[in-house]
Parts: sequence; C-alpha cells; structure tokens
Amino acid sequence: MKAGPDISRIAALVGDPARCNMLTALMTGRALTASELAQEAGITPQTASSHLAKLEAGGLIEPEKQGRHRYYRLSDPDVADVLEGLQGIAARAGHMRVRTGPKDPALRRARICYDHLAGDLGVQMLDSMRRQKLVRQSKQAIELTGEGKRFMAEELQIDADALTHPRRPVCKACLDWSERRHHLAGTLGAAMMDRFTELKWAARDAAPGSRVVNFSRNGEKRFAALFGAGE
Amino acid sequence: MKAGPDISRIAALVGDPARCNMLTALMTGRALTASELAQEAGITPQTASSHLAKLEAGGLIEPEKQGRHRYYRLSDPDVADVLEGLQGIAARAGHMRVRTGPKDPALRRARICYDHLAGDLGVQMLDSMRRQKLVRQSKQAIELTGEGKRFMAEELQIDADALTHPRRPVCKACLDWSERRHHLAGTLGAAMMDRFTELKWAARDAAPGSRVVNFSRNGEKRFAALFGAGE
DNA sequence: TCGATGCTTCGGCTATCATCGAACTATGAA
DNA sequence: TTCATAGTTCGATGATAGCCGAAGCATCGA
Repeated sequence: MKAGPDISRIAALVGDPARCNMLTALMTGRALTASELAQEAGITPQTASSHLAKLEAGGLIEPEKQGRHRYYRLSDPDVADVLEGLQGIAARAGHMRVRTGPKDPALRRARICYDHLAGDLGVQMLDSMRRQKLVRQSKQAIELTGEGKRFMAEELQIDADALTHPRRPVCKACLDWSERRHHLAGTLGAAMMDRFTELKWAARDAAPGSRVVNFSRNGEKRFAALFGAGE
Repeated sequence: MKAGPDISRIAALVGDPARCNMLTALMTGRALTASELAQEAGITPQTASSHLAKLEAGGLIEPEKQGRHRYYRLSDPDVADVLEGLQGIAARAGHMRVRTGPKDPALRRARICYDHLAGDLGVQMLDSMRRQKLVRQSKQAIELTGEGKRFMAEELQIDADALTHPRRPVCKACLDWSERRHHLAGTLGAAMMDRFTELKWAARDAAPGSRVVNFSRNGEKRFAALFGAGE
C-alpha cells in the first residue's frame, strides 16, 4: 500500500551477494579499484561496473578517479556501521557463508590481497609480529616499533622510513575474509610481499586472475623461521 | 567462497518492498497478525505467509501463536536498530504507521477473549496482579502465588485449587488484540470473568456477535479498587 | 457436528535482474 | 602513432523469486 521503498532499495543493494562482497571488501576503510572489487566479488568487470553504478546511485559508495583507475570507498562511516549491524544479526541467526570452491584450500592458505599477503599465512604473520613486538596495535591503528624497524632492515632489507606514502598508511590492519582476523596491509605489507617474491620465497599463481600465492619449500622454511606459529 | 556472517541474505530479506513494509510496520514494537501484515504490505495472505516464513527463518521476526491467529514481532531490538540505521542511510523522514486494533472504543476498553477479559481493562488487571504479587510470571508461564490464592478466595470467592483442568492451564498469558500486551487467560481468567458477571460488575453486550463487555458503574468502582492502575 | 475464519502449501505464471560476450571510450606507456 | 590497460555500455540469456488462485489444515463459534 504505502510503499516507502527507500529503505528496501538500500537493503536490496546490500542484498545482492556480489554487491555485498564488494561492500564488505570496502569495510577495511580502504578505497579499491573497480577491477579489484570485481575480483573480490568473483564477477567480470562488466557486471561489477553495473553494480558499482547502482551502489553509487544509492549513496553507499563514492568514487574517486585517479588516472585510469576508479577508486571506490564507502561514502560514510555510517554505512560501515549498518553493515556491521547486519553482520551481527546474520551471525546471531547462524547464517554463515558455507560455499567453498575447489581452489579454496590454497586460497585460504595464502593469497594476494591487493598487494600484500593474506590468508592463513598472512594472519599468522601479523600475529607473530605482534608477539615479537615488531608492531604495536591500538584498535585499528598499527605502527612499527623501533625493534620492528631493525628487524625489517636486518632480516628483509626493508627501509621502513622509505615506506611513507601520501595516500596510504605504512601499516594497516586488513580484515581477512577467510580467517576473519587481521593481516598486515599498508605499504609495509606490500613491501614485505614484494620482498618475499624477490627472494623467491613465494610467487603468485601462474593462472591469470588467480589470487593464490604459492610458497617454495625454502621460502616456507624461511618464512616459518621469521614468523612461525610457535614464536 | 567467503567465510563469515552472510549479511547479504539478511539484507535481501529487508530488500523486498513487501517484507520491508512488514518490518517497518513491526517497528512500533507491537505484534501484528499475518493478515494485518499482509494488508500492510498490500499483498495476499498466501504471499505474506511465504514472506513471513522467510523472515522467521532469517531470525528477523518471531511468531507467537494465539488461537488461529499468528502474531509476529521483531525478534530483537537490534533488528529495529539496524532498520533505523538503514532509514538513516536512506535519509528520509516520516514513516506513518498502521492503525492496529478495533476502531470501536468500547471494544478496546473491555471485551471477551474466548471466555476471559481482554482489552484495556484486561491488560490493566494482569498488570495490577503482577504488581500486587498475586501472580508470578517467568517468560510465558504464569502461576498464582500463595497470596494470590488467598486474594482470590477472599475477594472473589474463587477456589484456585478447583481450577485445575486436564487440558488447560490455570494461568496463561494471552496477547491482547488491541493493546498488544498480555492479559490473563486460562481457567483462572475464565473464572474471574464469570465472577465479574455473577457479581453484575460486568455483562456482555446484548448485540449478537458483539464481544464488547460493559461494566456497570458499581462494577467499575469495585474492579478499580482491586485492580486499579495506581495500585 | 458443521460452517467460518486465519493461515499455509502447492503449482504455474511472470517480471526482474544478475550475468557475460562483444564492442566502445579513456587514460597511460612506448 | 600504436598498443595495453581500466572501465563502461549494450544486448541477449537465464535463473531467481515474487505473486496469486486453488486447495488443504487448524482453530474457533454455535
């Protein structure tokens, strides 16, 4: 009768799995490109473009054009709050995502999240860094300690002071979608992943579009020596 | 593919206009019947039944069966909070609300619900009985206290021990049609209404099919003395 | 017991919309 | 310029799901 479709339209936007995946990917607070969001949602760029246009029209996200990229971020912290509220209701109702694909185990173990390491190993790495007091975390903010800087220089030949970036934090907690815990993002997370690749400890999967990261036997050993679960 | 609470399923439930209208109708905190919700959403009872089943499965609403009616309410204040958050995002004002209950003021005030007193006075009576500690209520179950038994015997000449019935509880909380709060049902509720009638405090309306209960002037006074709002 | 009412289930129809292939625009790099 | 990458638009397709008529239960009132 009295159709007040305002709230239902917003909810319908979140109600589509692909769009929802995009939104949850943006809940880290970082802006992502259309392609990355497409990848995150597991859909083609064409489909993603359509979804992004709808989300933008609905006022849930805002674009920022940069070169030939289009970065999207949540338009307002309130949006994130509502999404978290929905997560609370969903969790209480016991509605967890259950679908798992064949490639899933490898993806859960180690994968690229934008430009840094994610998955089981990514979460494990940040855990270990916290235990070793290489980083200090207060709420969402993470910063490298003095000892952390020394560690980066000595063990990985990374100059932490050179990682400052105008639009990006050095350290950032990124919510891992498979582990549901944080891993390390930011320029440091990216630099570390770069170093792992350079050292041939790990390599991105050859398959195009794959986010899987494969560790070499030696790489796994060295990685475990630095960030092993026991340390 | 992803782990964690599946918020898109919940959002999709809210995303349908018909279901959304039902939910906003329930945001008053009152329980509504399936038919009322169907009317509110502008759909047939069959369709509404399907929607309500989905909302219930999603944990957004909870049913309470009452005779051949099925009352639904939001399962949790959190649900209302999220809906309000969505309204905030939709950035729209003024939501009207349905009128619930009978138009007839007399019917709202006092009426027969099967065989016991309902309406404003019925709700008021149970409220007062709780305040006077004549009954003890834990969740849905209500039972007469020792003091309650004495009260029934002395004030209303009702032998509570004689009210046990093989197929019916002595005390029962019954959801009130117009007030959307509980009043007292069960054999005790019926016995009390019988007593009110015998004492000529109240009488059912003469009109056939009417459920209105008319209190005499004296009856109203005596009733208020026992179950007045102030006590 | 019978009829009336509230609600649900079932089956089929239909509209919506997510999806992708193909083609197009725009920016950046060589 | 030419090529590559990022992103969009368009059209066709297919699956989902909302919708209602008809029929089936369940409960209440008489």
